[in-house]
Amino acid sequence: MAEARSGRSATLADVARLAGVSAMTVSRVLNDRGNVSDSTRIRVRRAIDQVRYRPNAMARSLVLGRSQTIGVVTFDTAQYGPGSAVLGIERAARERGYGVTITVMERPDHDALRSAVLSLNDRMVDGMVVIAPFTAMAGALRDLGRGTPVVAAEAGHQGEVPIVGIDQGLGARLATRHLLEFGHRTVHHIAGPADWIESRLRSNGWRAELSEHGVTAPPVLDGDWTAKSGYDAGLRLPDDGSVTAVFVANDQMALGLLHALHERGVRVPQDVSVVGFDDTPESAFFLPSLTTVRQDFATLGEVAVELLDRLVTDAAYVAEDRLLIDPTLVVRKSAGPPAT
Amino acid sequence: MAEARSGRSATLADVARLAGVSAMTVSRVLNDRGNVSDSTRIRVRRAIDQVRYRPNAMARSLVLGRSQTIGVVTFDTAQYGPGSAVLGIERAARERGYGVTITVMERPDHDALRSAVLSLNDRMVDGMVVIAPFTAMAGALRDLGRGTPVVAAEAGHQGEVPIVGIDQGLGARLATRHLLEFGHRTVHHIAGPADWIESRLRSNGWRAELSEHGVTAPPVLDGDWTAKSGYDAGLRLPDDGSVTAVFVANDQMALGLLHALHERGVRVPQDVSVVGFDDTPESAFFLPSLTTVRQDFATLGEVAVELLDRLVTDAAYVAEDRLLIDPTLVVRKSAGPPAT
DNA sequence: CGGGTTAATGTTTGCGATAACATCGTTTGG
DNA sequence: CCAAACGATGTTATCGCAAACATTAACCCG
Repeated sequence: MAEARSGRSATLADVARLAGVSAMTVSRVLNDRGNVSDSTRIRVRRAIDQVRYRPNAMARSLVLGRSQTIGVVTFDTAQYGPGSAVLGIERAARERGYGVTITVMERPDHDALRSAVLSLNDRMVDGMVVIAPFTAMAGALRDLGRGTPVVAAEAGHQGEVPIVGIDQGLGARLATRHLLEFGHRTVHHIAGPADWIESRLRSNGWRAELSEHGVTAPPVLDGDWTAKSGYDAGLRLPDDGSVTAVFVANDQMALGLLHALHERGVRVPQDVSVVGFDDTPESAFFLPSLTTVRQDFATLGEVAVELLDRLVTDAAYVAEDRLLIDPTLVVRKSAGPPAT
Repeated sequence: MAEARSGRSATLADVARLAGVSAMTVSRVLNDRGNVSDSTRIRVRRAIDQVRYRPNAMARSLVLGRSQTIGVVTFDTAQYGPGSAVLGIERAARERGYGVTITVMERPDHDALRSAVLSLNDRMVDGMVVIAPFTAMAGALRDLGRGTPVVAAEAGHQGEVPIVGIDQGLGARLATRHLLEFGHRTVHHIAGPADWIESRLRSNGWRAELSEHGVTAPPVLDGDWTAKSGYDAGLRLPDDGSVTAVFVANDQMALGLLHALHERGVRVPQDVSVVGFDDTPESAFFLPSLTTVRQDFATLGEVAVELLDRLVTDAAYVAEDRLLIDPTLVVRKSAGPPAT
């Protein structure tokens, strides 16, 4: 109807023509650069509304060299953490006026990260948040970060790019300490996959806490984050009463463990105490409800984007190497004192 | 080093200069348009590698009017379904050479959808997948879809835009039938929030199946997808033995229900049978493991993107109104025959 | 009252790429 | 053997916007 050129949407020039001014003046009105008289400003505004003008983000990006878009690199997983983090990032980004383009790595290796980063760069993202918590990717970011600011979320390798994360070691210690304070002689541990940084950090925290209490860490049981692997570990647990407390590296594996223990007739928490990690929305309703470590992924996303925004805006800004958010222990019913 | 202009990355012109040809020729090499001699093609290729040239997606979009990007509109939730669907969409999109920009609606209303769609349009997305399963948004898409192809995923309103979804009604019927076949006289139902299309479809399927078996549907218990609401519903369930089978509209609420029943000393499946919906990765490890309806979100994403791609590529293509994927029943241990 | 400042607006140019057209030398066929 | 056709390349214009510079008119003050 009011559009100047049928079909395609209105451009600056269309608005300018309609308002009887130059395109530049319209641009000034749009971007609130001063030096536009009230009368023309109003006229231009009216023309903008009339043709339902919307600025073309691509054209703007091209000329400004900034796209008001940040890229998120993550990986393919049904895990609770990364998914929640992406939501947190998107929200924080949107609040700051950024769009979000995501790229999912098929495999967690150098090449996948490389191509993800390159493709985001082609799209002129202003910065990137990389969720890539794999030991295998050490060094991968250092080479790629050139030019575009990058923040690693959740975990990353010291010294490559700024890291925003939740203090995994602290979380593991909280969980372990909680169990020890109940009077358990030792705490067993079902770990995540060895090639995840977070697995290592959690295991290390667990080990450190034990050692501070003067107990040597028992052998670790290996898991892969899935409930199935927690279940399997549960079946492998010795049933000679030597295991009275288990710190499980995530809630899904904890669920599997609970299932296995139930099948074996082991009562939780009377016979064995269990503490998980993540505090997924479901864990309060496990049987029994799960004592676990809460990670606030929404805040994580917020902090990551805030930092990234600063890096984008202020080229001179030097970020801290590492920004850690404290997790908290959520006490429910799966952990208690050992049977005497 | 080899870059022509320090700092910024190389452009077509840089490559052209280095190879001693015009920019146009480089463009032809890049896009495999014929009419380039082998010798210059090789020379150009070498120059491209030498300066590590990467085409600027923005500039290309601007001139072509296509961005090789699709937009995904979803909403803020820790739900299993939408998250998995986004992953499926991203993967399918990437395989077809599209980038993915996501926008999360803060609230599920007209305005939020409108602004999400507009902002994606500003970024010149070639098409959009909208995951917006709310009854409140009826009609919202019809107005917005102008110009850019839109596909609704998971659920949507008949007649607005093509819908790709999983057959919720069928899923509900499978679950209900499974329970009836065990010999339960009736099947109770914990529903999702009333303003979700999927809630309604699942409830309708349940009701239809019951009615086909000549039983009148008992009153519905209301939930909101969360485990907590399933738990609450479980507490409200009459304990006079009149309830022997419950079809719960998703797995999280089913978990809450299991928890409540356990607390009340009601055995599953001996006293009460439970069937869920979704088949989240955890549900196999609930206590007891959950019989549920599996939705394949990866396939959903794939189908949605495939359709969208066709719509983008072929303007004349007229899509089917509705493309439904069949869910399947996953039989585990939470449902069985009623006590006699 | 006139030169200089300032405010309001216009013009030109370029971001990086491709379409459309132009050019030139080389085949090819009658 | 020459005109038409073709293959390989270059030139120009354009996508939509904003920075940089240019222009005009109004205003200020000594």
